[in-house]
Amino acid sequence: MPELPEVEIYRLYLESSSLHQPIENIEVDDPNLLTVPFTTLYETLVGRWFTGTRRIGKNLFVLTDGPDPLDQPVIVHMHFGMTGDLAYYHSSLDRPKYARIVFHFRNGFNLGFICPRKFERIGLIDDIPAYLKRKKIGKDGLAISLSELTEQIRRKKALIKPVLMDQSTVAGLGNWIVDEVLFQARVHPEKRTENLTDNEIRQLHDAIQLVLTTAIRHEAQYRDFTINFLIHVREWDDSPYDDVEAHKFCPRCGTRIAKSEVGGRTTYFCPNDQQL
DNA sequence: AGGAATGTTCTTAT
DNA sequence: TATAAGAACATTCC
Repeated sequence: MPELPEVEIYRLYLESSSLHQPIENIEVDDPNLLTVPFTTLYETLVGRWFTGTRRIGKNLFVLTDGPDPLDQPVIVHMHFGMTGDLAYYHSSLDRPKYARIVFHFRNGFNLGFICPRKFERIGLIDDIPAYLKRKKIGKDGLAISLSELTEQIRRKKALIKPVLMDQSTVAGLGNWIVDEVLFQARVHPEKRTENLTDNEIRQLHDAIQLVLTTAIRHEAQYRDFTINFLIHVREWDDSPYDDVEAHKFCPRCGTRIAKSEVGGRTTYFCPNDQQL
């Protein structure tokens, strides 16, 4: 899933492949994937080129420049939903499946925005801070301080799992990362925020940093995480341990990992290490 | 009333 | 075919 670590990898990929090449054409299979009209996207971007990137949480912003000076900045916003990806390729023979939006560059290469499930979006904005405010997107998971996280959690009265999934609390955590963070911090996913101690919030903050930096270090290749991560009990695509009984138990205490639903999302946790 | 919490829906490959 | 997901939107709560 494209949560913060994956989007960071995509950002670096775009930076190293797609900058400073004028856009000659843009192909869009389904206009519903755009948050602006196709003609606006096309007329605004053709002739311009990408100059750099920014990432806040799961959001990727691509800065652009162009031949004619414009009054306002033109920034491409990308959100990868649950299955989004990027692919830079040359020959149309190499065009990946589900590359439903394609930027064709003057040098003959293409950047494909891959969206198998159509939960992904591309749009145009001119001001990143204004966009973040409008969408209520909080501090990035890698940048948030302990006091900022504490302040955010203290102002909410709900179960900790949905609170951490909420992008206004901290930006970039999705379903599996929140489970992993709660597991590493030994906090039950259904613990109410009112009942969290300052120390537990500190553990959550530490765990967020640990999980995010680990995932980025391994370029979001889950199989490379050490065995003390909960990720290995999940049934993600291509998991080498999928359905292997030996990996359905807590790597710390050996208790069978529980599977439930919290906040409408599938949740895994250790009933022994994470108690209410 | 109204902001916050909680629930539903969209979408489609596997 | 039942399932999974992020976020927008809808509804309920206090």
